[in-house]
Formats: sequence, structure tokens, C-alpha cells
Amino acid sequence: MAEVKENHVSSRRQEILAAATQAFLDKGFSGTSMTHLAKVCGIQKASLYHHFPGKEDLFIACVTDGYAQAVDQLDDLHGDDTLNDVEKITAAFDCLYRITISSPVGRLSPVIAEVSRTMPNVAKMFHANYIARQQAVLEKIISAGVERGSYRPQNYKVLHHLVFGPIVTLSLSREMFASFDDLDSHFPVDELKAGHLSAILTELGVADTMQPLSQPA
Amino acid sequence: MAEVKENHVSSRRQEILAAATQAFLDKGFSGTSMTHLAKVCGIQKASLYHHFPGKEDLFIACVTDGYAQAVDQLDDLHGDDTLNDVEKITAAFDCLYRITISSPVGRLSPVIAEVSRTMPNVAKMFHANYIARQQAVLEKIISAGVERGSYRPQNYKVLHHLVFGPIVTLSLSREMFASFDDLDSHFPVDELKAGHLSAILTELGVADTMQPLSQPA
DNA sequence: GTCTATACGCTGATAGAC
DNA sequence: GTCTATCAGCGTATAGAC
Repeated sequence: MAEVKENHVSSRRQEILAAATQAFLDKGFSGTSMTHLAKVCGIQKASLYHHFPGKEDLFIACVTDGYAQAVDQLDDLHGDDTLNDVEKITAAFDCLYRITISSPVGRLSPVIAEVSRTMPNVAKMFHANYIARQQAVLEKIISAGVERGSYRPQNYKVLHHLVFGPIVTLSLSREMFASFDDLDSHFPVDELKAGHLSAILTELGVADTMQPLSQPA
Repeated sequence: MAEVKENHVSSRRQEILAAATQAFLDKGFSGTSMTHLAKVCGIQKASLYHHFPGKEDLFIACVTDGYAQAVDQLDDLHGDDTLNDVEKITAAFDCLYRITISSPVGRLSPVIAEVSRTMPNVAKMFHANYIARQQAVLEKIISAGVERGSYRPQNYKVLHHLVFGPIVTLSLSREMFASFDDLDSHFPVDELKAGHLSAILTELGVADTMQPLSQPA
């Protein structure tokens, strides 16, 4: 019964978190007022303060809640032994693009940037629990391939730069230019993802089916 | 004498713009108050409203003023005929990394993202006058090399994704994690730039001096 | 052009009834 | 746990003297 009660509390908490995350995505941190949050949650402002001590804590909860489930997807991928090296990195790209561009956490990056000066601990948490963990999984996937001789040895800092850079920027661009009516033609996710993967495979020393290594004399 | 007066106005305007740009970089748009701006400019709040109709207009002026001088640097580069193709793209990388990571405009991207929902016209302007122009210059530089046979033909949307992605993300990361005491070891600009350039040269089909195309059997 | 003084809405947050 | 009522403070912006 204590459990029932906790589930009730937790479900209300989840409702608030979902609505708040969407609001922060739409209007940023400073642009989102507790009054507005109360309205979209369908409760009174004072009730929000029953569930969360303050606006900062609420935001932190949104971020934390988000990356918990996001990173799990990548971890599952790393443990999947039915895939060969190239299939695994292809799946990793699918996963990273999906998480970064479509999931709340990935899309929250600009908002975290907004508050990073006033809440540096949020930036630290975000890096430790989301960025660093994503990089670690990618590094494991690649280094396993390197050990098997499938890939060339890598400078992993550079590799992270090359892999995460385009994905994060694409997500940021799509947030910044969300008002464009031709958003998908400016930033076509699938086409860019395919070209990106192809370039990384080249960098790893793997012949790409789409774009062979053979070059004109 | 009208000119003298205008210069006076303009210099005061420039003072305000410089201070305001720095403040927006430090605290974001919503986090920067007109009261604070007046303080760091050393004038009264009401005087700010003599020079700019409102906070939005002031911010727009900061952005516009910034990219005017930033893009000129790239244009100069494109017109420089003393460089060969590889030297030109190397210089372009230096320029893009410098502008995006060290200049106010480049660093303002996260702030523009913050306000892009409420001020979509700012996002449009930023894209047309800064992003699109940078892409256009890069495309000219590369396509000239392609015509001369120095480079493989390219999908330019993908190429922009691969070139600008890592640079913008690096800039964003350095803004987000500015509180890190080991910022430069986490995000070493020169090392990442060199690796990035190397990968792009590979993608262009050019043998890189640092990292030859030869791969282990 | 710069100042002092001020209007006034909205902010995050709290008190206390039920 | 949710509500109504309210607070003090700060936000942008303006009026008007000099």
C-alpha cells in the first residue's frame, strides 16, 4: 500500500515532468514560468511546489529523468552480440541520431547551455551521465572492432568530435530553425545520417558499400 | 559635422553593443536584464532606450553587427588566389574554427537558439546572413577544387554536415562546459581541428600528409 | 543624450485552510 | 495533496526635467 501511494505520487510527478520538459523545449528555461507550468499541468502553482522544491530542481529532474532511459538504449546495443562490427556501428548511428534529434534529452542541449552559467552543476551532471556515457559506449564498440582488425586504430577524442559533432549540430539546427517551413529539405535527417556514416566508415578504414574507396587517378 | 555627431553616436552604440554581446554570452537573453546592461555600460537604463527601442532590437543589433565582420574574413579567403586547393581548405578550417569558437557571433549560437521560438525572424536572419553565407563560401572553395580534379565530387549538404557539425558542437560544448577546470584537455581545439581536417581531406579524396590512405591488410 | 523617478505586470515562492 | 490568497522583488518600459 505504501507502494500504491508511491506509484500515485510518482505518476503525478511523471505527468509534471513530461509537461515541463515540453515547455522547457518550447520556451527555454527563463522563458518558462511556474505559472505557465501549472496551467499546462492542470494544477495550481502551489501544488507544483509540493512535488518539487523549486524551479531549478524541477528542471534538473527533467534532465535526469530524460537521460536515464536514453543511455540504456545504447547500452543494450553494445551488449548485442548478434551484430557484426559494421552492423553494430550502423545501429549505433541510428540510435544516436534518434536519441539526439527526437528524444527530450538530446533536444534539451540548448536549454542546458542556456542555464549552464548559472547552474554549472547541471552541465557537469549532463556531461557525466549523458555525454561521457555515450562516448564510452561508442568507444567500446569501435575499440572492439579495432582489436578484431576490422577498423584502423583511432584517436578517440577526434573520433567523438567527428561522430557526435554533426549529430548535435543537426539537432541544434532543427531546434533553432524549427520555424522554417522547409525544415526537412534544409536538414534531411536520413540523407545526412547516411552520408555521415559513410564518411566515418571510410575513416575507420572500412570499404563502404555505397561509396567505394577506389578513387580516380 | 553631421558626420562627427554620427560618429559620436555610433561609437556609443558600439560600446553598448560590445558590452551587451558579452553579457548575452555570459547570461543568455532572458538572463540578461536591461538594468544589468545599464550597469556594465556605465549609463542609466533610460539612456539605453534612447539608443535602442527595446531589448529585442538591442539583441538583434548585437547579432547583426557580429556576423557582418565575421563573414568578410571567409570572403577574403575565397578571393585569395595565392593558395592552392589544399592550402585554401586548410586556411578555411582555421578561419571557421576561429570564427565559430572565438568570435562573438559564433559563440552566440546557443543564445539564438534560446530566443528562436519567440523571435523566429532572428533565426531566419542568422541563417541567411551567417550560416548560409559560410556554407556558400565553403561550397565555392570545394567546387573549384572539384572542377580542377583535385577533389572527388561531393554531396554538399552532407559535406556541410560533416564540416560545420563538429565545429559548431565544439563551440557549444565549450560554452556549456565553460565551468570545467580542464576544459582544454576535454576539448583541445587544435588537436580536434587537425583530426577533423584530416578526415575531410580523406573524404575529398586527397592523400593527407599526416595520415596516409594506406591501410593495413 | 543623459538623468531621476516611477508605472505596473509578472516572477518565484510561501502561508495556511481544507 | 490540492487549493486560494498573497508577498516582495525584479522585469521592461516610459515620463519628463535638465
